[in-house]
Amino acid sequence: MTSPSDVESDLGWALGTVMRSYLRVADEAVAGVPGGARGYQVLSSAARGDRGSQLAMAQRLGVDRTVMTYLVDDLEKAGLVERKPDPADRRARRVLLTDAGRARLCDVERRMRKVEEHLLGPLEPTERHTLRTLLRRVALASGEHDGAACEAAEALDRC
Amino acid sequence: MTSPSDVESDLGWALGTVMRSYLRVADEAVAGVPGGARGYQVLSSAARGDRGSQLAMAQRLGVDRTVMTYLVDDLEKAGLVERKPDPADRRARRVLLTDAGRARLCDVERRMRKVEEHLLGPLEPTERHTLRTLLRRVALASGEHDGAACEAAEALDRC
DNA sequence: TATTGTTATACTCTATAACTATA
DNA sequence: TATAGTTATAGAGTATAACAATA
Repeated sequence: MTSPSDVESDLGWALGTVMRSYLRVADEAVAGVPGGARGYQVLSSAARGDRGSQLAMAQRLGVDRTVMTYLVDDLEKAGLVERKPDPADRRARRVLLTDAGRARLCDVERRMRKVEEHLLGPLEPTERHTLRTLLRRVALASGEHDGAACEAAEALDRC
Repeated sequence: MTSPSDVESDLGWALGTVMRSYLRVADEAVAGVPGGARGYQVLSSAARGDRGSQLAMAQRLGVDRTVMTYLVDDLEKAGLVERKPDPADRRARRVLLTDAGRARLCDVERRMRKVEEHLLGPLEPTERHTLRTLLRRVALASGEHDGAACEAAEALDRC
């Protein structure tokens, strides 16, 4: 009589539910890393020092640059990263892992893999890989263009 | 030398990025519905009146019951839903769609489908279906047991 | 003039606890 | 005594704007 679609077939509901579960278990796995799951992502990003500036990291992680300042502040206080001025652009600062940071990241990554596999537990191994791959492709595509919202708005106008 | 895994192969990064993209485009699609994407989910949930109480809806949507009060308040002020006392348990209140709410939901659902397909644009039709199905299965499983965090903690202790 | 990073301020969102009415 | 819903308060998180240094 009403709508044929259930909330539970809604992409937004599934995304939100899985995201909350992920954050719940991830916060356990990163226990102690300042900034929680996001602090971990900063560490992981900093592990590839070539990626560089705080701004670039902030954009890829989807946080404001002011938030990135706080995150790096706390990670630096914990002795996990250090800021080094970029010789090529002295406005920018490169965020580099310390030895302690590298060791910590290695440990957390191991725990994260366990936790992620547990989250994907209801799926078969090949299905887990498929989900990771498909999600990654959607994420990479939506990151490419800032105008995702604009394009969606256009799509709406056309309907 | 450091970690072999890139941030972009990280499940958390992909989930967060897709989630943000979804919220960005969904907020456009639900334009006007109080509570944004979450208000839409409440409407969608209320469309199946049999699901019932505010508390049940709050738990399935992953929000606090106090937040649900505000959400339903705003939807009721907008004339999209109405609260009816549950005859079987007079403590509980059923959230029912008004005629205006039903019409609005129908419209928003149509826009949502467009927006979701646009979000999943980089995937082939069969892949989109696969992603939806896999995400839904993970979501349903993680919703079944509250003790997801506990089990993950156990998994960590074992490593 | 535009951009990176920082800081301070204000705002929004969320969690906590206290209260009521029912069970 | 326990639960559904509401309300008020406090806290965390976030966005905004202004600033300094550099391009």
